[in-house]
Parts: sequence; structure tokens; C-alpha cells
Amino acid sequence: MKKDRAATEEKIYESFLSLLEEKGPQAVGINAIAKKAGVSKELIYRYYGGLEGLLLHLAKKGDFFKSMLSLQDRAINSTEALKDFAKAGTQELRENKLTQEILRWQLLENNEATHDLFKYSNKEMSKMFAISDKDTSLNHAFQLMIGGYIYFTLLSKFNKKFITTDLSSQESWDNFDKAIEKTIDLFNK
Amino acid sequence: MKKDRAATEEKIYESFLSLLEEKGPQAVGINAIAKKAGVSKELIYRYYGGLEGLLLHLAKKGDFFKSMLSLQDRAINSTEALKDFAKAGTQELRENKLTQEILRWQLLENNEATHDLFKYSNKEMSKMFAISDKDTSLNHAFQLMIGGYIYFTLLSKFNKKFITTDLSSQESWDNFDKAIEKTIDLFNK
DNA sequence: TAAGTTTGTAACCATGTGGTCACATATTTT
DNA sequence: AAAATATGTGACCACATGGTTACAAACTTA
Repeated sequence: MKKDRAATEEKIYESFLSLLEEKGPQAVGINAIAKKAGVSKELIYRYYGGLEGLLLHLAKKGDFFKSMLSLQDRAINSTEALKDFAKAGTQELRENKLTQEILRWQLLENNEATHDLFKYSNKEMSKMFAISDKDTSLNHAFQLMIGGYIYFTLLSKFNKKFITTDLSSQESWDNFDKAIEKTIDLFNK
Repeated sequence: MKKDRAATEEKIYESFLSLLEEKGPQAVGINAIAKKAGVSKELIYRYYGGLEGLLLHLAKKGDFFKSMLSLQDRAINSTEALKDFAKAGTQELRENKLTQEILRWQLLENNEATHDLFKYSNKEMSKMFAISDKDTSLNHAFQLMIGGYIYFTLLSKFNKKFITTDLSSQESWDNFDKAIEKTIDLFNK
């Protein structure tokens, strides 16, 4: 039998990530990860220090926001830039399943194991939103709409509709984007 | 030993409700309910047909939106009425823990057992929002902000902050309310 | 080559889960 | 009073969970 610790660690981490991505936080457990990686669970404890260590590893690597953070570089100093930023952000959110599941996780629990992961995740979030830290009503309206976008994105995994809005149709999401744009415009008039 | 089926059924149902309210969907299980009710779990199967039956019972009774539905009666035909409606709705949402946990549940799963409960819950939601079924951008902006309100309400159970906003301070929620009001005004100008 | 160390596995443990069972004890019906 | 039925219990089942242990096989060092 071949032995390759680096490869084993990688298998474990990747199995953990894909499990989280595909089946959500509830499906993430020591047994499931070990089974998916095709490896003895003892190694998860030995190499990572259990699930808690795996979460910490993810927090440190910070994979989940990597594509979102690229948005952060642009300067948001005009109405148009804010609109672009919002549009890019919502699109990225809808495509990044891993980020979605971490956001979902934050709605379920916050214990010692998840604490660091969420802390890091929120820090990255804050960076992205550092632009609008003025205490204006646009700021709150904007946050509400971003929150709504997150909510509908998470909801769409299990529900096709919210009230009369079809969450499985691209048109609905375009309408949401348009509503955000228009709101930004109205507040800046 | 005394025997009183009606009282036992009530104990089971109430234990189920308070468990959901206090500890959320993950804590709702046959064993936990039976233990809390101080009764043999066999009776849950016999009287309700298991957890699935309990959910169905809740759906039929529809307790969770009862206080919200009282809002529904008012006619929403003016800007001011819509603002009142929004304000009352958000306040009610923040006070009604049971509704919160059902909304949280919808973000976690949607299987045969929960299907009817969610279906009913959404039907009630739709009734409340029947006012704004015109496909305007205000409608979408409004839905986004309601969704955001739901998101932040659920999030506040485990997280004190979203970005820079303190979710544990009443002031933040007042600001959210104001932002909604102002948005409604701007769209109606 | 021999000894020591790292990597890996499978069995095991205690605990918790949903679900069923046989049985005992009240309560009703005959 | 006797029989039938409704109500309730605790033990039991198979299975899954997180976590630990003892041991084997590979690789490294001496």
C-alpha cells in the first residue's frame, strides 16, 4: 500500500469542501468526510484535529470569498460604481455554492467549532462593504436588499417560489437587480 | 395511574411547539419531544402518526401566522397604509419566534414531512402580500427588503453583527424600518 | 540489516436516533 | 362481574454518530 500524507490531507480537505458545497452544513460530519475521502477517520483527528480543525483550516485559507474579494479592489465613489458593485456581488453570490453554504451555516448555529470560520467570513464581508459605512438611510436600504438577496438565494435551494416570485427563473433575479439599481438611483437624486 | 388521551395529545403538541420555538428545527425529534412531554414516544406515533403528522397538525392549525394575519385585513390602498403594513409586519416577525423557526426551517430542507407545512406557510405569506402583485420595481424592492428583514432576524439569533450593523440594538431595527419607509416614499414620488 | 517512526486501518466504545414490540393497567362495554 | 378496548410504559431493534484504541504495514533513520 502506498503512503502519502500530503495527498491524504488533500483528499480529506477536498471531501469536506465538496460535502459542504453539495449537501450543506448538516451533512458535514466526521464519518461522512472519512467515507467520502475513502480514508480512516482517525486521520482526520490526527492531521486536522477533527472537524473543528478542518473549519479552522478553511477559515485560514479563506477560499469561500476569493472570487468575491476581487470585486473589492474597485473604488466605489460614484453611483454607477456602487451599482456595478452590487450587480457583480449578487451574481457572484448566486454562483458561489460554498459561500452560500457558509452563510446558511450562520443561520443554524454558532459554537466553538464554527466561531473562527464565521468570524473570518464576516471580516471579509465587512471589507467588501467598507464603502458604505456612513449611517445613511441608503446604507440601511442597501443592506436590507443585500440581505434579501442572500435570503432568496439560500431559499431557492429548496423552494421554487417566494410569494408570487419564481426563484428558479432568471427573470426574477434580473428584476431584483433592477430594483436595487433603481433604489440606488432614487436615493441619489 | 390516570389516563387522559386529550391531555396527552395536548402535552405532546405543546412540547413539540416549544421545542421548535426554543431550540429550532434541528432539535425537533421524536425522542426529544417524548422526553419533554414526559410520555412514551409510542404515543406520538399512535396519536399523530409521528413527526410528519405533527407537522401536518401544525400546518392545519396554522398557529404560526395567526397574529400576522390580523394585519392582512387592512386595505393597503395608500402609501401610508403600505408603510403601516410594513412596520407592523416587521415588528410581528421579530416577536414571533415560532414563525421565525419555520422560516429558518425552509432554509434547511424540504422533504415529504415538511412539505405540507411549508406549503401552508407560504400560502399564508402570499395572502399577506397579495396587495403588491403588480410587477413593478417597487414590488421587487419591497420583497428584497422584507427578505432582508427576515434574513437579519434569523441571523440575529446567533450573530450580534452583520458587517457594521449591531443586530442586538433596537436602533438598528428602527433604522431598517426607516429605510423601508423612505424607499416606499421615493418610489411613489 | 535492524530499530524506530510515520502512516494507515479496522475494530471497538458510548451515546443518540427513529421505530416497533410485548406487555401492563385503566376505562368502557357487554 | 367478565370481556373487550383504549391508554400508557419500558425494553428492544438496527443503525448512525463522534471519538479512541490496538495493531499492521510502509517508510526512515541508524
